[in-house]
Amino acid sequence: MSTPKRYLITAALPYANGLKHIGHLAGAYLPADVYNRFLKAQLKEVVFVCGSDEHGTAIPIQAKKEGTTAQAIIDKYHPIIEQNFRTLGIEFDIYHRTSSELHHTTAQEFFTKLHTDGKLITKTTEQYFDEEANTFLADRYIQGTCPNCGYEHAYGDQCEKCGTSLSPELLINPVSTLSGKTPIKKETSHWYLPLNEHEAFLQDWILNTHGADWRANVVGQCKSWIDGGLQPRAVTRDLDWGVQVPVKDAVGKVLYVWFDAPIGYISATKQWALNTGKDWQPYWNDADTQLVHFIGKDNIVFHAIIFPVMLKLHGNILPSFVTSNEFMNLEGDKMSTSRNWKLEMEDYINDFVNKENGGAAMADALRYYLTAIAPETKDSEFTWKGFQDAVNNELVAVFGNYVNRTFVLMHKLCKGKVPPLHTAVLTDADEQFIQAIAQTTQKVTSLLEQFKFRDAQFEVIDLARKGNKYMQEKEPWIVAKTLAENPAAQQVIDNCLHLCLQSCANLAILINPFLPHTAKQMLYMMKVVEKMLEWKNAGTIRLLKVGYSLREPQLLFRKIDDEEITYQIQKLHAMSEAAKAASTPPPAEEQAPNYAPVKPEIVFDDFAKIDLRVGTIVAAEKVKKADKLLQLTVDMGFETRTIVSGIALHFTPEQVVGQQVTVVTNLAPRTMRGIESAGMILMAENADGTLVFVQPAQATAAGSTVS
RNA sequence: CGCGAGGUAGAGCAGCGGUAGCUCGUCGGGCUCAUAACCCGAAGGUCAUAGGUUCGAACCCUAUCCUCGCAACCA
Repeated sequence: MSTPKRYLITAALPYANGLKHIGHLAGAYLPADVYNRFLKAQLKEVVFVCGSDEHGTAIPIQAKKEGTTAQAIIDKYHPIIEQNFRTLGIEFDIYHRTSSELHHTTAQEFFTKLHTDGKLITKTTEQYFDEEANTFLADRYIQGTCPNCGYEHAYGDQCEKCGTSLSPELLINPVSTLSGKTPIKKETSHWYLPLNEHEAFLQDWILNTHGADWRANVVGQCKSWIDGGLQPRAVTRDLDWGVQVPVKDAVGKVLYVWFDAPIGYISATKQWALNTGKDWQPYWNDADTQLVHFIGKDNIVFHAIIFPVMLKLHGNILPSFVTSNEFMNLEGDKMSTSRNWKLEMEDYINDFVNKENGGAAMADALRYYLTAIAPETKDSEFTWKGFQDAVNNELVAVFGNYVNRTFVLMHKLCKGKVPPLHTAVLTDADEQFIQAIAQTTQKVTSLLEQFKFRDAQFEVIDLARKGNKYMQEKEPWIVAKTLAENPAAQQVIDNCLHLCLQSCANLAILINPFLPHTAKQMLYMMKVVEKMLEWKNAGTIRLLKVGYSLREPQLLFRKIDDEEITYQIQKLHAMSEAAKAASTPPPAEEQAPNYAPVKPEIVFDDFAKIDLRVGTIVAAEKVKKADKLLQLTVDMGFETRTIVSGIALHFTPEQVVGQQVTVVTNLAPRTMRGIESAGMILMAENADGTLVFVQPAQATAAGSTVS
């Protein structure tokens, strides 16, 4: 492909009904930001747009539940989300919002053009209507009995019990979840986008044109959809929240959120143009523009199938790349808003960036880890231990330390100035290191052009690794000891530090798209201006002037302590617990306490068979791939044994260590999740399901019998 | 059910027809300029399972199992 004249980068519009978590960040916004910075460093003409998606049924429903207005909800989240992005260094050229006047008119114009060109079809159907709430009901807001399994609280789109896909008409005794009343059927007509008419185009465009240069997950997903046959898709709905359908009789109808949201990229571009005095038109109409979408895998169909059809019908350019990541899990489980199993950007910012020992360096630390584990080809997993390891052993130990020792040595052995390069005494090691700098630049450039962010970032760190190795082999601190009898050795020292310093300057350029704050701090240390970060400067060793005096080094990153990650893991579990408690309302007060029936009578000998003893938990860890299990190491006095206990939802490992417990010592061993459990811990269970240890009232020797 | 993506050393991943590789962790040694950092070396894998194609398969084909997505919230 020839070099495009300009680039337009989009990152999926975040839905403004709540805070966004690091999965969102890693999936779309961070890679988009890296790509944007990479292109900007090459002085390309590029615009990076994003904004809040503020329509759809979920927001007004949420407003109703919270006793507020839809407007209040989006006004609350829009600025926070934008600020979170900014704090983490996501540098949008514009962060727009779909509730803006400009967006409404843009989306309406878009619809009108398709409508008047006869590209849309209309259909009349009967839909459920809630008379009390005076609204048509989305599938999700209708409950009824599942025709398949008889479950009484199946939703209009799916039965959660048996998993069957449903449509509202199939439900027996449908009930509106808004009013609790039985909805009536009411006729309504809507506009549809006849995707089926564009199958041939999509087939050719995706499979033939982009079959090779798009990621497998995107192509595969699209192929699946196309092969399955495309259906006309409704582009309007009956709702009072959203972009009004610009047709005379279309009262109470708005554009369906999936139709209006991607148009948000266009309106954002227009707003950017207004703000900067530029022209937005070429970005959407000129074939010399490269349009790149960054999204998560749930969004593939909208960006690779539906939106391209819309753009084609409207006469716009098509995306050159639709780059989708898979999902990022967190500590062994999917991230979930409803279960509160997530790390929000806001939380990370409060706990790390806004702390005294944090700052933008901690924003870069998160960026580093998220890129290092980016789910580019398959789902990946964020763990706090992994975060700590990556920061401490790679960022701090390899990159930060290399820069630091280079500067310290330069101050000690070269009087704080960039030493000259004595070409007459260059060694093979010197030459190889010079080459490595050039090669790394090429590799990083090529990988970024292919959207391989993880590999690209690795190459940058790897150059620091090579630098460490180079320095170790040259050992200028040893050479310095021979200066008294051999003053010419200073040339060897000069060459080493000259190259190390030049490599640091290169590192600043190459790390800049990934860790922009770090790059700036390095500029400060080198006393050079931001212009040095231009990508074309990378790969050479002529970045720092000989004789130029540089500042004292500052540490680029700090280490993450064990306590910090322990705290985060505990917090994660606590938040999740709180969400669980909130979603399962405690049994109603008026209900009689529900005591378990008393079991049949036994004789003393039956009881005597059970060997109960006091043990002390000396170690505990969560069993992988099991929500409820903790693997406990229990000191029984006469021996230490492993017991797997289903208490992980109630206690963190840290909470149980040191606890004395009552153990059924002679229970037959049982293997759970591959771990043999030798015994059982006695727990008392409250009516609300919370668990309490059955333990001696005073500390008792481990191994004491209980009878 | 179906379709898509994935299942490779303790962890995270690369390789996608020709002697199993990288980072981290572990173990051993070296160095000391550096944020108890750095360098060197070692151990560790029947490449999900079972068949097949091939001179040769982690890689291609077939079947099966598991995870995630399409399909609440949701990148």
